[in-house]
Amino acid sequence: MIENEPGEPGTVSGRMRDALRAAHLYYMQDLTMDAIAHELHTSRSSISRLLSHARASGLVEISIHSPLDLPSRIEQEILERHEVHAQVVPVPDHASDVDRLDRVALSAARILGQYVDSNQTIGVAWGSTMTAMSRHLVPKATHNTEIVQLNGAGNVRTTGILYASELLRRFGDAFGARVQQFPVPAFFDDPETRRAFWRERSTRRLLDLQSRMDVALFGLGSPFAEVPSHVYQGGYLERADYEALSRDGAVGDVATVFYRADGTTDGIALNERATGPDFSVLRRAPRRVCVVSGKAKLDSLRGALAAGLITDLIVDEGTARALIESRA
Amino acid sequence: MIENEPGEPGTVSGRMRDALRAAHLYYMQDLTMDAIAHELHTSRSSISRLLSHARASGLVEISIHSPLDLPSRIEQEILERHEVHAQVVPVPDHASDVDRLDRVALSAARILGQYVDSNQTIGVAWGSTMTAMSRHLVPKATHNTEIVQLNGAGNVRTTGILYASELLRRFGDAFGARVQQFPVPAFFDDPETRRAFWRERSTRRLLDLQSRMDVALFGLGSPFAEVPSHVYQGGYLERADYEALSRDGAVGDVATVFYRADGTTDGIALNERATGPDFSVLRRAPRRVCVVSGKAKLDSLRGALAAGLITDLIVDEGTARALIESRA
DNA sequence: AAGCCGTGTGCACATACGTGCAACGGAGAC
DNA sequence: GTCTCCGTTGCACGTATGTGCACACGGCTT
Repeated sequence: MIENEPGEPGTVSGRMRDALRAAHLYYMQDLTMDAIAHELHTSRSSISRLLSHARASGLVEISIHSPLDLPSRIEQEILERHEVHAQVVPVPDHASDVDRLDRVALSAARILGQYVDSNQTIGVAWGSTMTAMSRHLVPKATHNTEIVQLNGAGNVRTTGILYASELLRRFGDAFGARVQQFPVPAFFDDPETRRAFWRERSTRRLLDLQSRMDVALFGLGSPFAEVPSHVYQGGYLERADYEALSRDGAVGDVATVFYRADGTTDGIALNERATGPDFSVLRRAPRRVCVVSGKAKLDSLRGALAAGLITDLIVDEGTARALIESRA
Repeated sequence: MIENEPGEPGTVSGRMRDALRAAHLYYMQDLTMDAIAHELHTSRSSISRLLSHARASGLVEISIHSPLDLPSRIEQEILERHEVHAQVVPVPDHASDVDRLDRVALSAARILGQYVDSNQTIGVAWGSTMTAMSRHLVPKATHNTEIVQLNGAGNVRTTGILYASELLRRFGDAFGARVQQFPVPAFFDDPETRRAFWRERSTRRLLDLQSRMDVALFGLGSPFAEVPSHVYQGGYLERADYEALSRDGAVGDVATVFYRADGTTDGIALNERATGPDFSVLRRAPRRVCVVSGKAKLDSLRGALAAGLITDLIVDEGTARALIESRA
């Protein structure tokens, strides 16, 4: 019943045209789906699906404007204390850590569109937070945008490429962007291998891209928290590595690069084998968006703030509150 | 259950804070109202109402992004032919004129926010279209914005001030703007009275404001259409006036100022007694938004386009289609 | 031609949502 | 104090919306 002639210029996928019209009628004119179904000569359920599609594909955008005078006391305080623009995601205190992560990731995915634009290079780290986000991204049309992987994803058991490529592909799809993968393990076994690899021209091209990022997007690792992050579960690190990290005083990592509570990284041995960008490189990105959830990552978050890695923070309410209460 | 301390700085009306949180949970995290009710310790119905409030008060903004490549063939065509940015409101062909007006006005009210900003002077005409719009405006916080009435509203029977002030007040409330009324009849009886009045300092202040408008907002009058517009019903004009208009070849008016099909106004006697701004003044506004619905206003619309009065047009689909088909 | 996806549809049912109504409670008026 | 008035609440009900399912259609293989 719909004429779809993808080849013809000017004409467009009838489905999208219908979605557009349905969205207008529903969101601008407040018609019921029944009424819209009647106007478009189809069933109500099709309209329901059409509207879902319109929302999921970014055709309909729902944004929330905090009446500028009350950007939540917490966000205000974080801005003043850390010079970081926070977006606090409301989550009930009794929520489980899994819930927390999901809800923060969902919100973050919907907020992300604000940071992404045409002609940008976007660095994306790899981990459970990014994976959760990738499932909820709202598409936004951009031109000439590039997604670049910040750190390797392979481990002893798998190359991680499938996983990582799936994740990157979702980001790329959402923004119509090219994707630059980084097919290396999360950590090299031998620092020398890494150095050698870094000299390869194909690697240098990617590192060069990283150094020119406009936006960096990452979660935080927290090696010694009760619920260790994704990176520590699947055979990425050995017991000896943990002990070394502990000795070196590491409290967290961003894209496999570890830091201490005061934000320093010098002398942390494992970093010699890490694949993520050095912080001095990371900090070149004018916008550095960090997504965190769960109090277990609090120390990690404090360290990342101390290291000046973050310009924009998306965090769950409980953690945000704990952050500012800790040394008020 | 809500602590509301309007005086204390930093703290804000608990209701709005709750609305904000509910909106986040509903629109960003896709929780059900039930779940939100539980989190906020209230009933589901209160959440329903809270969310309605959040939408109606502009806290939640829903916008529709046409994937820039298909701005509807009709809008494209209008842009090319008349150099006017059109927003076509979809309305089924069988809808009554009243329906049409309502639906266009509703859409227009929601679109209007795009044109309004801080530190602007906004001229608003008076008529059935503007009245319908005024009932659906979505608030948007602005500073130092001014609403100025473009034409008088009084007639033989009433001063029209109540009506007009109600309308202007709604616009003012929606944008937190000051309101400048224009307490004169729609048409003077004697051109001389008008000229005298125009010399008054209080009047000149208002005219001066009009001449510095950033945005003008108006509907179109269509004196000889089957369904005459508001202005022609309530004793604003006499039979003799209509005959004169007919002789002078008028096809429509903007804010009580009449024009011919070719856009000219010279020699239309009634304009000597009109209270709306001369077109040369009107055209000084960089943005001139016209809201039209119904094919009855087609001639009127063509004239206004010919006169170059419009930069942005919000129009129902049928009328838009008729416009471009007429001389394709 | 027959068979076999994959996509998209309408139906029917379960949920989720909006709203009239009666009851409650706090802020003046007296 | 006590009364009234106005705004807000939760309940109950009817309506609107989301989704599993079975089925129909077109394209592609065998």
